[in-house]
Amino acid sequence: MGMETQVLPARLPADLSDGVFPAGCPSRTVLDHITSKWGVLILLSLSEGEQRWSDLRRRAEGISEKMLAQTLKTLERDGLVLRKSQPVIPPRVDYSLTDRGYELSALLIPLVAWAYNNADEILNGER
Amino acid sequence: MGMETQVLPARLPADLSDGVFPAGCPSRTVLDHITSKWGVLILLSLSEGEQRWSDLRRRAEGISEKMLAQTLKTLERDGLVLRKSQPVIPPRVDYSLTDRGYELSALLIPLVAWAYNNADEILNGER
DNA sequence: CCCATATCTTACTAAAAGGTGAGTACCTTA
DNA sequence: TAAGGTACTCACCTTTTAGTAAGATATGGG
Repeated sequence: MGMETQVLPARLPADLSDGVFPAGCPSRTVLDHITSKWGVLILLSLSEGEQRWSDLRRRAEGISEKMLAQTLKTLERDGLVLRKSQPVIPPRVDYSLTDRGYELSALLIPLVAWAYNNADEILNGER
Repeated sequence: MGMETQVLPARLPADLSDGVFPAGCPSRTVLDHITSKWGVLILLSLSEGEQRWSDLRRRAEGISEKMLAQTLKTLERDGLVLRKSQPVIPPRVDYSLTDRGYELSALLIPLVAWAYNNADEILNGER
């Protein structure tokens, strides 16, 4: 898992393509969670495999502990991230993606890769 | 354009897969632009073809004029959206995606479709 | 003369997001 | 004895983001 390639639709589902999203639509909430600044970074980081709190802190460079905790909680509640804590001292907690989280990260990766590849041109105003 | 399917990588580019993004990385800025709440909706709406200001206002339900203006400006500066204004009264301005914008929307569409399809399960806490 | 139209801009305010620093618990190492 | 590691939470404050409401514009129609 994480190794395959995917074939993806280039159009929106039919029921979205007219008025686009209604304002109170649940998918807007979900979209906000999964496209949040730190959410994306955590999901991407975890797409490389299980990681501990301190790993994530380091890899999502610049994140504060508060935001890390908050983001992980949201992702866990959404069933995208799995939290396994061992009752040892010092504490040990491992975070990983659920199946649903992997599904999502597979869609996020091309997006992020594209942003990475196009960032300089975009910000320098090059056509 | 907009009709093809694409084959996408399931892993991050090699130079991203270690420390994930450095904090000041330009791709973070770009990512913030393209994953912004209203940015996504505008890009999706325009993926269906050229539209006027008032169309976009209606289709991105809930957006204020202020945010519409601001979002369009950012997307235009980033070379994702093209603005064609005709000097008539009342004014007429058509917005459309650039080639780069289409490239991006092709990546956004599967993500949004996924969010749409999974929203209820996610928010109801169903596995 | 005044209103409607379409595309914005601006000033003010409210809400959301995020940073900082402290505190907790307990064991290990120096 | 003291410091350090690990994974947090909490309270407080600042910064950023977004909403609201008003105004600018220029013209044709009643």
